[in-house]
Amino acid sequence: MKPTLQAVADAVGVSRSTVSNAYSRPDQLSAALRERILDAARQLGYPGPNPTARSLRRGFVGSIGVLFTSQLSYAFTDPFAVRFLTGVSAAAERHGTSMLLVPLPPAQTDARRAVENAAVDGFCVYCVADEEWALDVIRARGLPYVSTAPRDDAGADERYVGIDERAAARGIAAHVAGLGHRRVALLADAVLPDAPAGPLTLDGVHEAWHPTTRGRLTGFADAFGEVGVDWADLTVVNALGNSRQAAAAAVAGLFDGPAPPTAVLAGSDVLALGVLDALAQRPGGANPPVSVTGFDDIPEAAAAGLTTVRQPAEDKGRIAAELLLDPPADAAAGHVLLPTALVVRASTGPVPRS
Amino acid sequence: MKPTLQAVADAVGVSRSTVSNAYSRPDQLSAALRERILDAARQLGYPGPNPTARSLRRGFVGSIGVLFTSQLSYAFTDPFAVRFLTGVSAAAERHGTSMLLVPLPPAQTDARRAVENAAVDGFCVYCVADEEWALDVIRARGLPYVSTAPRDDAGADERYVGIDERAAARGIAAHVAGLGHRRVALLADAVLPDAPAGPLTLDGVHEAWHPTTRGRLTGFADAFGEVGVDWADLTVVNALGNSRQAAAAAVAGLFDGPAPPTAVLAGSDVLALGVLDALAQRPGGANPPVSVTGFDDIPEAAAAGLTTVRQPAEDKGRIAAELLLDPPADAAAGHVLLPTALVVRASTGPVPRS
DNA sequence: GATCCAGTCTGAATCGATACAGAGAGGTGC
DNA sequence: GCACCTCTCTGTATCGATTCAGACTGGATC
Repeated sequence: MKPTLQAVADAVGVSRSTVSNAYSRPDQLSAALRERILDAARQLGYPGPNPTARSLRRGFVGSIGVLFTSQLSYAFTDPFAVRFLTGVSAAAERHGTSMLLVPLPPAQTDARRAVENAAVDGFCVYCVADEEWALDVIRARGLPYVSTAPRDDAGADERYVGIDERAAARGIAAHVAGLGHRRVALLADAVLPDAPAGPLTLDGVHEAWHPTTRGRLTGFADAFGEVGVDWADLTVVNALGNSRQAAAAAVAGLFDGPAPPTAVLAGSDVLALGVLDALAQRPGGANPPVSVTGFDDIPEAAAAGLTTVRQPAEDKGRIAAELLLDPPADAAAGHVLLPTALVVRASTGPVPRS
Repeated sequence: MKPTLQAVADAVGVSRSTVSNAYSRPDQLSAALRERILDAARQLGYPGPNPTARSLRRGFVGSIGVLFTSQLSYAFTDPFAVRFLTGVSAAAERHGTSMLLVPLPPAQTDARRAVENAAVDGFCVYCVADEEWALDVIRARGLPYVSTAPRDDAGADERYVGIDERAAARGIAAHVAGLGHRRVALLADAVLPDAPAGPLTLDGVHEAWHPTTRGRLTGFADAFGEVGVDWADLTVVNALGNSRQAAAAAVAGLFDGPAPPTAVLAGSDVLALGVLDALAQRPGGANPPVSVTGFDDIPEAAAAGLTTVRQPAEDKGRIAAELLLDPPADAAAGHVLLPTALVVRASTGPVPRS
């Protein structure tokens, strides 16, 4: 049996409260006695108050949860997610708070259980697709949270940090449209819950599953609408996962028809890189050239010369955690929109004349 | 006040135990009653058993701690650490266990406190320099742990996963020696606790601070010893941190002397990339060419054409977590050495004849 | 009809601490 | 000399669950 606080109290001949105070409120006892107590504890091999018992009594834990709705192990392979985590950890560090990364089992019942069982004081929810259930559980637990995905029905008092997805998407699409592109494909991950990889028919943007995807597709459509390209003229392509492989698989065959797209606007850099991979693999290479854009501006984007939208990934994480750890008094300040920037590189160019 | 288990019991008119069983041991009550209880819970907005209270009573938490002795937010910027985490998370996922990332405050007293207060069932200790104190705390708490840094005084029953640092280092150094290099610099991070950046005088390898550094330097020295280059003839260079910038700063001026090194063996890829940065910055570029080697084989190494030692980063994390989560019955199986491979790329070449 | 058993449910003890009101000792001010 | 404080320390209630031995019920067994 490990020694408990009581054991130390007995050894020194004081009350439990006093030993507790020796650890948690040094000003409540004389320095001499405190020393005696800590010495005795050392002797007995008492490792300090049991964190769980302490949390129970105190009513808080000292750690925040980070929720990824995709697989946790996948998150670490996504450069954007890693930069987000970097930001969260910087804020956590400053506050002396730990981060609990909670893997969500595939079955929803189990996933709910996982969120219910997480010993944390609040959550940073990285990405909520239709995973409204997670927020429900968090709210039921009465825990604060900060979300990073736009939600249509977000309450005014709900803390959020993100970007203006639609405006940013519109900006990069306008760049592409300005280069003369009119036959365009829009590539996104998990556009519809169970759709196969490849071109897809969407009656409208509203059908898209993820709010983020919805925002970006809407922005793309805005820009092309302005130059006379209707929604129906745009090709929406679905990828099964946010990875280079998934993107490459999704656009396989896309350029083989009689009037292939001259540009592909991807919903993330990772997807865009996958498109570049696919183009490079084609017999004859990417000829005629296809313009490709990404989203996020991950480190690899620069090396690949990818035109993209830059968003401050680390800031997003840092601010999310800060919003959680010391909430602004003013509710309006809990809703943060970060700036974005269009980064033009070599992956976009004028429409080749054929 | 949030409803408690008791409140649900009262609402349904059953005992607390029964409600508890409804959640944790469904086989202990009739399905009908269980439904009634869960319904009532839903009505009352009871979010399920309080995780902290449950942990206290049950005696375990359901999460493992991951300890980085450097800054947590730094860990996310280190590709090797990220891959390690990927592996840990894959194992955690499979076990339905959460990961607690504990930032360690700079002051040692505070850092001890942080380890004492972490609510976890065990620790993966990523990197232990002289931070023996962390292991002391963990042992005092009676928690299991797996370490990934070689320790001179490791007990036989101590779980460990790593590589044969010395042999791997010797291998890559032999490659460099085989190319004819005799004037060689060895670059490592934090060779001595408070040493400045730049060349350093070490009486022997044993003085090096980190066990990992010690292992690698020893291997380097082994290989050069075999071709007649003594320890005293090797230049040890200290970097203030494991980053490209720190490496570049450390080797500034190294190539300005009359007999500059023709090769630099770095203790990590990140450092090696920094050396390449520094060489590229020199007026006239890297001329005559300097051979540079790294260690780890992070993704960026391939792009940079860096000769390095590949070690299975994700496996390291995965196995560490598995060793922790289901310990092998056989104590010897708790000590895992992973394979390494020499990866020769363009960054090493024969000594230029001047 | 007594015995035994499986299936349900209950009650008390327990996990390991913290909070808070208050007791007692010793010192100050007037 | 008395009221009043401050400084230390104690005792009890409490945080919110789980555990385990046992009570009760209704049916099957012999």
